[in-house]
Amino acid sequence: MNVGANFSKNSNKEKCGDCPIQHRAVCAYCEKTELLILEAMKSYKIYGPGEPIIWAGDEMRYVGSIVQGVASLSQTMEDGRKQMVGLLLPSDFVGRPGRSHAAFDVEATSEVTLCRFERKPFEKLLNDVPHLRQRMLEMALDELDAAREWMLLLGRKTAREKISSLIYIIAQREADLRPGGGSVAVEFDLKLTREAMADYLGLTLETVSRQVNGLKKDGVIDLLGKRQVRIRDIARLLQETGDDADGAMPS
Amino acid sequence: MNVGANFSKNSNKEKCGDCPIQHRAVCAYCEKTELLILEAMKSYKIYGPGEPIIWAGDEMRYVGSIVQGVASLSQTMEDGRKQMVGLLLPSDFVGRPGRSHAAFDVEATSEVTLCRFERKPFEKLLNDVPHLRQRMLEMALDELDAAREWMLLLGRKTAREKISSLIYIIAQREADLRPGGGSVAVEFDLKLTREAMADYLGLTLETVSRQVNGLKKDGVIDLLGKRQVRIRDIARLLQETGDDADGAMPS
DNA sequence: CGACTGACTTGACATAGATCAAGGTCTATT
DNA sequence: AATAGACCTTGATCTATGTCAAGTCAGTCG
Repeated sequence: MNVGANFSKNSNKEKCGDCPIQHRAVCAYCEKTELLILEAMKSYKIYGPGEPIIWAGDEMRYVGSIVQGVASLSQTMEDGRKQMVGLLLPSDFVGRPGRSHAAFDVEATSEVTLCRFERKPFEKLLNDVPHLRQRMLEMALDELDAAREWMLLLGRKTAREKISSLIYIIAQREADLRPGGGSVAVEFDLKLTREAMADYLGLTLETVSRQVNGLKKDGVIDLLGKRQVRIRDIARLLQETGDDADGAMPS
Repeated sequence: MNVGANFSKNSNKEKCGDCPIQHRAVCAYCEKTELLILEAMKSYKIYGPGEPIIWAGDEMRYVGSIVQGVASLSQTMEDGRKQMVGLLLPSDFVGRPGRSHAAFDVEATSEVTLCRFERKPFEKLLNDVPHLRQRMLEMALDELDAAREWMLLLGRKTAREKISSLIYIIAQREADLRPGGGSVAVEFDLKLTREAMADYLGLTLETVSRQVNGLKKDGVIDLLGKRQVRIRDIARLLQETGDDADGAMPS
Protein backbone atom coordinates (compact mmCIF):
# COMPACT_ATOMS: atom_id res chain seq x y z
CA MET A 1 0.00 0.00 0.00
CA ASN A 2 1.15 3.45 -0.86
CA VAL A 3 1.94 6.02 1.80
CA GLY A 4 0.28 8.70 -0.21
CA ALA A 5 -2.92 6.81 -0.91
CA ASN A 6 -5.77 9.24 -0.68
CA PHE A 7 -9.10 7.77 0.24
CA SER A 8 -11.93 9.81 -1.16
CA LYS A 9 -14.52 10.75 1.40
CA ASN A 10 -17.23 8.93 -0.51
CA SER A 11 -15.51 5.60 -0.67
CA ASN A 12 -15.03 5.77 3.09
CA LYS A 13 -18.62 6.63 3.66
CA GLU A 14 -19.66 3.43 1.98
CA LYS A 15 -17.40 1.17 3.96
CA CYS A 16 -17.74 2.65 7.43
CA GLY A 17 -20.44 3.10 10.01
CA ASP A 18 -22.13 6.29 11.02
CA CYS A 19 -19.33 7.81 13.06
CA PRO A 20 -17.07 10.11 11.06
CA ILE A 21 -14.00 9.21 13.02
CA GLN A 22 -14.16 5.80 11.48
CA HIS A 23 -13.90 6.93 7.93
CA ARG A 24 -11.71 9.91 8.58
CA ALA A 25 -9.30 8.36 11.04
CA VAL A 26 -9.50 4.63 10.67
CA CYS A 27 -11.04 4.11 7.25
CA ALA A 28 -11.46 1.24 4.89
CA TYR A 29 -8.03 -0.29 5.37
CA CYS A 30 -8.32 -0.97 9.10
CA GLU A 31 -8.78 -4.35 10.71
CA LYS A 32 -12.10 -5.23 12.14
CA THR A 33 -10.82 -5.39 15.70
CA GLU A 34 -9.62 -1.83 15.57
CA LEU A 35 -12.99 -0.63 14.47
CA LEU A 36 -14.52 -2.50 17.37
CA ILE A 37 -12.17 -0.83 19.84
CA LEU A 38 -13.16 2.60 18.56
CA GLU A 39 -16.83 1.63 18.61
CA ALA A 40 -16.56 0.65 22.26
CA MET A 41 -14.69 3.83 23.19
CA LYS A 42 -16.87 6.41 21.62
CA SER A 43 -19.55 8.58 23.20
CA TYR A 44 -21.61 11.46 21.87
CA LYS A 45 -22.15 14.91 23.27
CA ILE A 46 -24.38 17.70 21.99
CA TYR A 47 -23.56 21.40 22.32
CA GLY A 48 -25.98 24.29 21.82
CA PRO A 49 -25.27 27.24 19.52
CA GLY A 50 -22.63 29.52 21.03
CA GLU A 51 -21.66 26.97 23.66
CA PRO A 52 -17.92 26.53 24.28
CA ILE A 53 -16.55 23.05 23.63
CA ILE A 54 -13.12 23.75 25.08
CA TRP A 55 -11.05 26.85 25.92
CA ALA A 56 -7.42 27.42 25.03
CA GLY A 57 -5.33 26.29 27.99
CA ASP A 58 -7.90 23.81 29.32
CA GLU A 59 -6.90 20.25 29.83
CA MET A 60 -8.09 18.09 26.93
CA ARG A 61 -9.75 14.99 28.25
CA TYR A 62 -11.25 14.11 24.89
CA VAL A 63 -10.48 14.13 21.23
CA GLY A 64 -13.20 13.52 18.72
CA SER A 65 -14.86 14.49 15.53
CA ILE A 66 -17.82 16.57 14.49
CA VAL A 67 -20.89 14.56 13.47
CA GLN A 68 -23.31 17.41 12.89
CA GLY A 69 -23.23 21.20 12.93
CA VAL A 70 -20.46 23.76 12.71
CA ALA A 71 -17.82 24.61 15.30
CA SER A 72 -15.10 27.24 15.21
CA LEU A 73 -11.46 27.10 16.23
CA SER A 74 -10.29 30.52 17.33
CA GLN A 75 -7.81 32.66 19.21
CA THR A 76 -8.50 35.82 21.18
CA MET A 77 -6.11 38.59 22.17
CA GLU A 78 -6.38 40.21 25.60
CA ASP A 79 -8.05 43.28 24.20
CA GLY A 80 -10.75 41.15 22.59
CA ARG A 81 -9.56 40.98 19.00
CA LYS A 82 -10.53 37.56 17.78
CA GLN A 83 -9.41 35.43 14.85
CA MET A 84 -10.95 32.18 13.75
CA VAL A 85 -8.25 29.80 12.59
CA GLY A 86 -10.45 26.97 11.45
CA LEU A 87 -14.01 26.10 10.63
CA LEU A 88 -14.95 22.63 11.83
CA LEU A 89 -17.58 20.88 9.76
CA PRO A 90 -18.96 17.35 10.01
CA SER A 91 -16.18 14.75 9.78
CA ASP A 92 -13.49 17.20 10.98
CA PHE A 93 -11.26 16.12 13.81
CA VAL A 94 -11.14 18.05 17.10
CA GLY A 95 -8.21 17.98 19.48
CA ARG A 96 -4.54 17.26 19.21
CA PRO A 97 -3.20 13.89 20.23
CA GLY A 98 0.10 14.23 22.05
CA ARG A 99 -0.80 17.49 23.73
CA SER A 100 -2.48 17.66 27.10
CA HIS A 101 -3.81 21.22 26.87
CA ALA A 102 -5.83 22.91 24.15
CA ALA A 103 -4.03 25.59 22.13
CA PHE A 104 -7.18 27.23 20.73
CA ASP A 105 -10.79 27.90 21.72
CA VAL A 106 -13.40 25.62 20.19
CA GLU A 107 -16.99 26.84 20.18
CA ALA A 108 -20.20 25.46 18.72
CA THR A 109 -21.46 27.92 16.10
CA SER A 110 -24.68 26.06 15.43
CA GLU A 111 -25.91 23.04 17.38
CA VAL A 112 -23.08 20.52 17.31
CA THR A 113 -22.96 16.79 17.84
CA LEU A 114 -19.50 15.67 18.80
CA CYS A 115 -18.34 12.07 18.75
CA ARG A 116 -15.75 11.79 21.52
CA PHE A 117 -12.98 9.45 22.61
CA GLU A 118 -10.97 9.79 25.78
CA ARG A 119 -7.63 11.19 24.78
CA LYS A 120 -5.34 8.81 26.66
CA PRO A 121 -6.72 5.53 25.30
CA PHE A 122 -6.99 7.16 21.90
CA GLU A 123 -3.30 8.00 22.03
CA LYS A 124 -2.52 4.46 23.03
CA LEU A 125 -4.52 3.22 20.07
CA LEU A 126 -2.74 5.70 17.85
CA ASN A 127 0.51 4.22 19.05
CA ASP A 128 -0.53 0.65 18.32
CA VAL A 129 -2.36 1.04 15.04
CA PRO A 130 -0.17 2.11 12.12
CA HIS A 131 -3.04 3.03 9.82
CA LEU A 132 -4.58 5.31 12.38
CA ARG A 133 -1.35 7.24 12.75
CA GLN A 134 -1.02 7.46 9.01
CA ARG A 135 -4.54 8.78 8.71
CA MET A 136 -3.82 11.38 11.38
CA LEU A 137 -0.73 12.48 9.48
CA GLU A 138 -2.72 12.90 6.28
CA MET A 139 -5.35 14.90 8.10
CA ALA A 140 -2.75 17.13 9.72
CA LEU A 141 -1.06 17.78 6.38
CA ASP A 142 -4.39 18.58 4.72
CA GLU A 143 -5.24 21.01 7.48
CA LEU A 144 -1.81 22.57 7.16
CA ASP A 145 -2.40 23.19 3.46
CA ALA A 146 -5.80 24.67 4.22
CA ALA A 147 -4.34 26.94 6.91
CA ARG A 148 -1.69 28.17 4.50
CA GLU A 149 -4.24 28.98 1.84
CA TRP A 150 -6.18 30.90 4.42
CA MET A 151 -3.02 32.88 5.17
CA LEU A 152 -3.03 34.16 1.59
CA LEU A 153 -6.62 35.24 2.05
CA LEU A 154 -5.92 37.01 5.34
CA GLY A 155 -2.75 38.71 4.22
CA ARG A 156 -3.47 39.73 0.67
CA LYS A 157 -7.11 39.58 -0.38
CA THR A 158 -9.56 42.48 -0.43
CA ALA A 159 -12.77 42.38 1.62
CA ARG A 160 -14.82 41.42 -1.42
CA GLU A 161 -12.43 38.64 -2.36
CA LYS A 162 -12.48 37.37 1.21
CA ILE A 163 -16.27 37.18 1.32
CA SER A 164 -16.46 35.56 -2.09
CA SER A 165 -13.85 32.99 -1.09
CA LEU A 166 -15.70 32.15 2.10
CA ILE A 167 -19.01 31.68 0.32
CA TYR A 168 -17.35 29.58 -2.36
CA ILE A 169 -15.58 27.35 0.16
CA ILE A 170 -18.70 26.81 2.23
CA ALA A 171 -20.57 25.93 -0.96
CA GLN A 172 -17.90 23.38 -1.86
CA ARG A 173 -17.87 21.81 1.57
CA GLU A 174 -21.66 21.71 1.54
CA ALA A 175 -21.65 19.87 -1.78
CA ASP A 176 -19.16 17.37 -0.35
CA LEU A 177 -21.55 16.46 2.43
CA ARG A 178 -24.56 16.06 0.19
CA PRO A 179 -25.47 12.82 -1.57
CA GLY A 180 -25.81 13.71 -5.28
CA GLY A 181 -24.95 17.26 -6.28
CA GLY A 182 -22.03 18.77 -8.18
CA SER A 183 -18.83 20.04 -6.64
CA VAL A 184 -20.40 23.29 -5.50
CA ALA A 185 -23.76 23.65 -3.77
CA VAL A 186 -25.96 26.37 -5.25
CA GLU A 187 -28.34 27.00 -2.39
CA PHE A 188 -27.34 26.56 1.21
CA ASP A 189 -27.17 27.99 4.70
CA LEU A 190 -23.96 29.78 5.73
CA LYS A 191 -24.52 28.69 9.36
CA LEU A 192 -22.40 31.62 10.52
CA THR A 193 -23.39 35.00 11.90
CA ARG A 194 -21.93 38.08 10.23
CA GLU A 195 -19.70 38.40 13.27
CA ALA A 196 -18.37 34.85 12.93
CA MET A 197 -17.65 35.51 9.25
CA ALA A 198 -15.83 38.69 10.22
CA ASP A 199 -13.73 36.80 12.75
CA TYR A 200 -12.88 34.20 10.15
CA LEU A 201 -11.95 36.73 7.48
CA GLY A 202 -10.14 39.29 9.60
CA LEU A 203 -12.78 41.97 8.96
CA THR A 204 -15.44 43.80 10.96
CA LEU A 205 -19.04 42.68 10.87
CA GLU A 206 -20.08 45.94 9.18
CA THR A 207 -17.69 45.32 6.31
CA VAL A 208 -18.97 41.77 5.97
CA SER A 209 -22.53 43.03 5.82
CA ARG A 210 -21.71 45.63 3.17
CA GLN A 211 -19.80 43.18 1.01
CA VAL A 212 -22.43 40.45 1.20
CA ASN A 213 -25.06 42.95 0.14
CA GLY A 214 -22.71 44.23 -2.53
CA LEU A 215 -22.45 40.76 -4.05
CA LYS A 216 -26.23 40.58 -3.95
CA LYS A 217 -26.68 43.97 -5.62
CA ASP A 218 -24.24 42.94 -8.35
CA GLY A 219 -26.22 39.80 -9.07
CA VAL A 220 -23.54 37.34 -7.99
CA ILE A 221 -25.68 35.82 -5.22
CA ASP A 222 -29.25 35.99 -3.91
CA LEU A 223 -30.11 36.21 -0.25
CA LEU A 224 -33.11 34.05 0.57
CA GLY A 225 -32.78 34.64 4.30
CA LYS A 226 -30.04 36.49 6.16
CA ARG A 227 -27.81 33.44 6.06
CA GLN A 228 -29.50 31.52 3.28
CA VAL A 229 -27.57 32.02 0.05
CA ARG A 230 -28.22 31.08 -3.55
CA ILE A 231 -25.34 31.44 -5.97
CA ARG A 232 -26.58 33.06 -9.17
CA ASP A 233 -23.40 32.89 -11.15
CA ILE A 234 -20.77 30.41 -10.00
CA ALA A 235 -18.15 31.42 -12.57
CA ARG A 236 -18.54 35.04 -11.53
CA LEU A 237 -18.27 34.15 -7.85
CA LEU A 238 -15.10 32.19 -8.53
CA GLN A 239 -13.68 35.21 -10.34
CA GLU A 240 -14.50 37.42 -7.40
CA THR A 241 -12.46 35.18 -5.09
CA GLY A 242 -9.29 36.34 -6.81
CA ASP A 243 -7.91 32.84 -7.25
CA ASP A 244 -9.66 31.96 -10.44
CA ALA A 245 -6.88 30.38 -12.46
CA ASP A 246 -7.94 31.79 -15.81
CA GLY A 247 -10.71 34.30 -15.26
CA ALA A 248 -8.53 37.08 -16.62
CA MET A 249 -7.51 35.33 -19.84
CA PRO A 250 -10.32 33.98 -21.96
CA SER A 251 -8.86 30.99 -23.82
CA MET B 1 7.03 5.13 25.08
CA ASN B 2 4.46 7.87 25.08
CA VAL B 3 2.81 9.11 21.92
CA GLY B 4 3.08 12.67 23.08
CA ALA B 5 6.75 12.51 24.00
CA ASN B 6 8.39 15.73 22.93
CA PHE B 7 12.10 15.53 22.22
CA SER B 8 13.79 18.84 22.80
CA LYS B 9 15.88 19.97 19.89
CA ASN B 10 19.01 20.03 22.01
CA SER B 11 18.86 16.46 23.21
CA ASN B 12 18.56 15.35 19.61
CA LYS B 13 21.49 17.44 18.53
CA GLU B 14 23.69 15.58 20.91
CA LYS B 15 22.70 12.13 19.83
CA CYS B 16 22.59 12.57 16.07
CA GLY B 17 25.02 13.36 13.29
CA ASP B 18 25.25 16.55 11.29
CA CYS B 19 22.15 16.16 9.19
CA PRO B 20 19.08 17.82 10.66
CA ILE B 21 16.74 15.24 9.25
CA GLN B 22 18.16 12.78 11.69
CA HIS B 23 17.26 14.66 14.78
CA ARG B 24 14.09 16.14 13.43
CA ALA B 25 12.67 13.14 11.65
CA VAL B 26 14.37 10.08 13.03
CA CYS B 27 15.68 11.24 16.38
CA ALA B 28 17.19 9.64 19.43
CA TYR B 29 14.78 6.75 19.70
CA CYS B 30 15.47 5.22 16.30
CA GLU B 31 17.40 2.04 15.65
CA LYS B 32 20.87 2.25 14.25
CA THR B 33 19.93 0.57 10.98
CA GLU B 34 17.33 3.19 10.22
CA LEU B 35 19.86 5.92 10.67
CA LEU B 36 22.17 4.10 8.29
CA ILE B 37 19.50 3.90 5.62
CA LEU B 38 18.94 7.64 5.80
CA GLU B 39 22.68 8.24 5.76
CA ALA B 40 23.02 6.26 2.56
CA MET B 41 20.10 8.02 0.90
CA LYS B 42 20.93 11.60 1.56
CA SER B 43 22.60 14.12 -0.73
CA TYR B 44 23.25 17.82 -0.37
CA LYS B 45 22.41 20.68 -2.68
CA ILE B 46 23.26 24.35 -2.34
CA TYR B 47 21.04 27.17 -3.60
CA GLY B 48 22.07 30.80 -4.05
CA PRO B 49 20.09 33.73 -2.58
CA GLY B 50 16.87 34.26 -4.51
CA GLU B 51 17.13 30.92 -6.28
CA PRO B 52 13.92 28.88 -6.53
CA ILE B 53 14.04 25.46 -4.88
CA ILE B 54 10.68 24.32 -6.24
CA TRP B 55 7.60 25.98 -7.76
CA ALA B 56 4.01 25.25 -6.83
CA GLY B 57 2.71 22.60 -9.22
CA ASP B 58 6.12 21.11 -10.00
CA GLU B 59 6.67 17.44 -9.46
CA MET B 60 8.47 16.84 -6.19
CA ARG B 61 11.32 14.42 -6.68
CA TYR B 62 12.86 15.16 -3.31
CA VAL B 63 11.96 15.88 0.25
CA GLY B 64 14.56 17.11 2.65
CA SER B 65 15.49 19.50 5.34
CA ILE B 66 17.30 22.80 5.61
CA VAL B 67 20.86 22.55 6.91
CA GLN B 68 21.90 26.18 6.56
CA GLY B 69 20.31 29.43 5.51
CA VAL B 70 16.72 30.61 5.19
CA ALA B 71 14.10 29.60 2.64
CA SER B 72 10.58 30.85 2.17
CA LEU B 73 7.35 28.99 1.46
CA SER B 74 4.97 31.22 -0.46
CA GLN B 75 1.96 31.61 -2.69
CA THR B 76 1.44 34.13 -5.47
CA MET B 77 -1.81 35.35 -7.05
CA GLU B 78 -2.00 35.94 -10.79
CA ASP B 79 -1.79 39.68 -10.38
CA GLY B 80 1.43 39.32 -8.42
CA ARG B 81 0.23 39.66 -4.86
CA LYS B 82 2.40 37.37 -2.81
CA GLN B 83 2.06 35.85 0.63
CA MET B 84 4.70 33.91 2.48
CA VAL B 85 3.13 31.07 4.41
CA GLY B 86 6.21 29.76 6.14
CA LEU B 87 9.78 30.64 6.94
CA LEU B 88 12.09 27.66 6.68
CA LEU B 89 15.09 27.75 8.98
CA PRO B 90 17.79 25.14 9.62
CA SER B 91 16.28 21.82 10.71
CA ASP B 92 12.92 22.57 9.07
CA PHE B 93 11.47 19.96 6.77
CA VAL B 94 10.76 20.70 3.11
CA GLY B 95 8.23 18.82 1.00
CA ARG B 96 5.18 16.80 1.73
CA PRO B 97 5.35 13.03 1.75
CA GLY B 98 2.30 11.52 0.11
CA ARG B 99 1.88 14.27 -2.45
CA SER B 100 3.53 14.17 -5.83
CA HIS B 101 3.31 17.87 -6.67
CA ALA B 102 4.31 20.90 -4.65
CA ALA B 103 1.50 23.08 -3.33
CA PHE B 104 3.64 26.16 -2.65
CA ASP B 105 6.71 27.92 -3.99
CA VAL B 106 9.93 27.38 -2.07
CA GLU B 107 12.73 29.90 -2.61
CA ALA B 108 16.13 30.36 -1.03
CA THR B 109 16.15 33.72 0.75
CA SER B 110 19.81 33.56 1.69
CA GLU B 111 22.25 30.89 0.56
CA VAL B 112 20.67 27.59 1.49
CA THR B 113 22.10 24.12 1.99
CA LEU B 114 19.44 21.50 1.59
CA CYS B 115 19.82 17.90 2.68
CA ARG B 116 17.74 15.87 0.25
CA PHE B 117 16.20 12.41 0.03
CA GLU B 118 14.39 11.02 -2.98
CA ARG B 119 10.73 11.18 -2.18
CA LYS B 120 9.71 7.66 -3.19
CA PRO B 121 12.22 5.74 -1.07
CA PHE B 122 11.65 8.20 1.75
CA GLU B 123 7.94 7.42 1.64
CA LYS B 124 8.70 3.74 1.69
CA LEU B 125 10.89 4.28 4.74
CA LEU B 126 8.15 6.35 6.31
CA ASN B 127 5.84 3.41 5.79
CA ASP B 128 8.21 0.92 7.39
CA VAL B 129 9.57 2.91 10.32
CA PRO B 130 7.00 3.79 12.96
CA HIS B 131 9.12 6.38 14.74
CA LEU B 132 9.73 8.27 11.56
CA ARG B 133 6.02 8.51 10.89
CA GLN B 134 5.41 9.61 14.43
CA ARG B 135 8.06 12.28 14.13
CA MET B 136 6.49 13.53 10.89
CA LEU B 137 3.11 13.73 12.61
CA GLU B 138 4.57 15.79 15.44
CA MET B 139 6.25 18.10 12.98
CA ALA B 140 3.07 18.55 10.97
CA LEU B 141 1.06 19.34 14.10
CA ASP B 142 3.67 21.84 15.27
CA GLU B 143 3.62 23.55 11.91
CA LEU B 144 -0.16 23.61 11.98
CA ASP B 145 -0.09 25.39 15.33
CA ALA B 146 2.47 27.86 14.00
CA ALA B 147 0.38 28.51 10.88
CA ARG B 148 -2.67 29.17 13.02
CA GLU B 149 -0.83 31.62 15.21
CA TRP B 150 0.33 33.39 12.07
CA MET B 151 -3.30 33.64 11.01
CA LEU B 152 -4.01 35.73 14.10
CA LEU B 153 -1.12 37.99 13.17
CA LEU B 154 -2.29 38.38 9.57
CA GLY B 155 -5.94 38.89 10.37
CA ARG B 156 -5.89 41.04 13.48
CA LYS B 157 -2.56 42.64 14.31
CA THR B 158 -1.46 46.18 13.46
CA ALA B 159 1.62 46.82 11.32
CA ARG B 160 3.70 47.60 14.39
CA GLU B 161 2.57 44.46 16.17
CA LYS B 162 3.34 42.42 13.08
CA ILE B 163 6.89 43.72 12.79
CA SER B 164 7.51 43.29 16.51
CA SER B 165 6.19 39.73 16.37
CA LEU B 166 8.42 38.87 13.42
CA ILE B 167 11.53 40.24 15.08
CA TYR B 168 10.68 38.46 18.30
CA ILE B 169 10.08 35.14 16.58
CA ILE B 170 13.28 35.35 14.57
CA ALA B 171 15.17 36.18 17.75
CA GLN B 172 13.70 33.10 19.45
CA ARG B 173 14.49 30.82 16.56
CA GLU B 174 17.99 32.24 16.41
CA ALA B 175 18.53 31.50 20.10
CA ASP B 176 17.33 27.94 19.52
CA LEU B 177 20.04 27.36 16.97
CA ARG B 178 22.83 28.79 19.06
CA PRO B 179 24.86 26.80 21.58
CA GLY B 180 24.58 28.70 24.88
CA GLY B 181 22.34 31.76 24.97
CA GLY B 182 18.96 32.38 26.56
CA SER B 183 15.61 31.81 24.91
CA VAL B 184 15.79 35.00 22.85
CA ALA B 185 18.84 36.20 20.90
CA VAL B 186 19.68 39.84 21.47
CA GLU B 187 21.76 40.59 18.42
CA PHE B 188 21.24 38.83 15.12
CA ASP B 189 20.67 39.10 11.40
CA LEU B 190 17.11 39.13 10.10
CA LYS B 191 18.26 37.44 6.89
CA LEU B 192 15.24 38.86 5.10
CA THR B 193 14.87 41.86 2.80
CA ARG B 194 12.21 44.44 3.64
CA GLU B 195 10.22 43.01 0.77
CA ALA B 196 10.41 39.44 2.12
CA MET B 197 9.27 40.71 5.52
CA ALA B 198 6.38 42.52 3.85
CA ASP B 199 5.36 39.34 2.05
CA TYR B 200 5.46 37.43 5.29
CA LEU B 201 3.45 39.98 7.23
CA GLY B 202 0.90 40.95 4.60
CA LEU B 203 2.22 44.53 4.36
CA THR B 204 4.04 46.66 1.79
CA LEU B 205 7.77 47.14 1.99
CA GLU B 206 7.33 50.86 2.68
CA THR B 207 5.23 50.12 5.74
CA VAL B 208 7.80 47.59 6.94
CA SER B 209 10.54 50.18 6.55
CA ARG B 210 8.60 52.82 8.45
CA GLN B 211 7.70 50.48 11.30
CA VAL B 212 11.21 49.09 11.69
CA ASN B 213 12.57 52.61 11.90
CA GLY B 214 9.75 53.50 14.25
CA LEU B 215 10.82 50.75 16.66
CA LYS B 216 14.35 52.08 16.41
CA LYS B 217 13.30 55.67 17.09
CA ASP B 218 11.32 54.52 20.12
CA GLY B 219 14.36 52.75 21.56
CA VAL B 220 12.95 49.23 21.31
CA ILE B 221 15.67 48.02 18.94
CA ASP B 222 18.95 49.23 17.43
CA LEU B 223 19.84 48.79 13.80
CA LEU B 224 23.49 47.84 13.42
CA GLY B 225 23.15 47.25 9.69
CA LYS B 226 20.02 47.30 7.58
CA ARG B 227 19.20 43.76 8.61
CA GLN B 228 21.34 43.49 11.71
CA VAL B 229 19.21 44.02 14.78
CA ARG B 230 19.96 44.42 18.45
CA ILE B 231 17.04 44.24 20.85
CA ARG B 232 17.36 47.00 23.42
CA ASP B 233 14.39 46.10 25.56
CA ILE B 234 13.06 42.58 25.26
CA ALA B 235 10.11 43.10 27.58
CA ARG B 236 9.11 46.17 25.62
CA LEU B 237 9.40 44.31 22.32
CA LEU B 238 7.23 41.51 23.66
CA GLN B 239 4.65 44.08 24.69
CA GLU B 240 4.69 45.56 21.22
CA THR B 241 3.83 42.17 19.71
CA GLY B 242 0.38 42.40 21.24
CA ASP B 243 0.47 38.89 22.69
CA ASP B 244 2.24 39.70 25.90
CA ALA B 245 0.18 37.76 28.44
CA ASP B 246 0.34 40.38 31.19
CA GLY B 247 1.87 43.55 29.81
CA ALA B 248 -1.35 45.46 30.33
CA MET B 249 -1.97 44.49 33.94
CA PRO B 250 0.88 45.05 36.36
CA SER B 251 0.46 42.44 39.10
C1' DC C 1 -50.48 42.85 21.71
C1' DG C 2 -46.45 45.65 22.68
C1' DA C 3 -41.77 45.87 23.71
C1' DC C 4 -37.56 43.55 24.06
C1' DT C 5 -33.61 41.26 22.22
C1' DG C 6 -30.23 39.77 18.99
C1' DA C 7 -28.81 39.89 14.40
C1' DC C 8 -28.36 42.73 10.66
C1' DT C 9 -28.11 47.12 7.75
C1' DT C 10 -26.90 51.68 6.58
C1' DG C 11 -24.77 56.21 6.86
C1' DA C 12 -21.16 59.60 8.15
C1' DC C 13 -16.70 60.08 9.30
C1' DA C 14 -11.78 58.76 10.71
C1' DT C 15 -7.51 56.53 9.90
C1' DA C 16 -3.99 52.88 9.14
C1' DG C 17 -1.73 51.50 5.66
C1' DA C 18 -1.36 51.54 0.47
C1' DT C 19 0.27 53.93 -3.43
C1' DC C 20 3.09 57.01 -5.97
C1' DA C 21 7.29 59.40 -6.39
C1' DA C 22 11.95 60.97 -5.15
C1' DG C 23 16.11 60.41 -3.24
C1' DG C 24 19.75 57.99 -0.52
C1' DT C 25 23.25 54.32 0.58
C1' DC C 26 25.96 50.54 -0.21
C1' DT C 27 28.53 47.19 -3.00
C1' DA C 28 30.36 45.51 -7.10
C1' DT C 29 32.29 46.49 -11.57
C1' DT C 30 35.06 48.72 -14.72
C1' DA D 1 36.41 57.35 -9.08
C1' DA D 2 32.55 56.92 -11.98
C1' DT D 3 28.57 53.90 -12.98
C1' DA D 4 25.03 50.75 -12.11
C1' DG D 5 21.86 48.03 -9.62
C1' DA D 6 19.73 46.34 -5.45
C1' DC D 7 17.97 47.70 -1.42
C1' DC D 8 16.19 50.97 1.64
C1' DT D 9 14.11 55.48 3.38
C1' DT D 10 11.07 59.29 3.38
C1' DG D 11 7.34 62.40 2.01
C1' DA D 12 2.72 63.46 0.05
C1' DT D 13 -1.48 61.81 -0.99
C1' DC D 14 -5.29 58.42 -1.53
C1' DT D 15 -8.50 54.87 -0.25
C1' DA D 16 -10.32 50.63 1.70
C1' DT D 17 -11.76 49.44 5.74
C1' DG D 18 -12.54 50.51 10.56
C1' DT D 19 -15.29 53.10 13.94
C1' DC D 20 -19.24 55.16 15.78
C1' DA D 21 -24.02 55.82 15.73
C1' DA D 22 -28.72 55.22 14.21
C1' DG D 23 -31.84 52.59 12.42
C1' DT D 24 -34.61 48.06 10.74
C1' DC D 25 -36.43 43.59 11.18
C1' DA D 26 -37.91 39.02 12.90
C1' DG D 27 -38.66 36.32 16.57
C1' DT D 28 -39.76 35.76 21.55
C1' DC D 29 -41.34 36.86 25.99
C1' DG D 30 -44.22 38.97 29.24
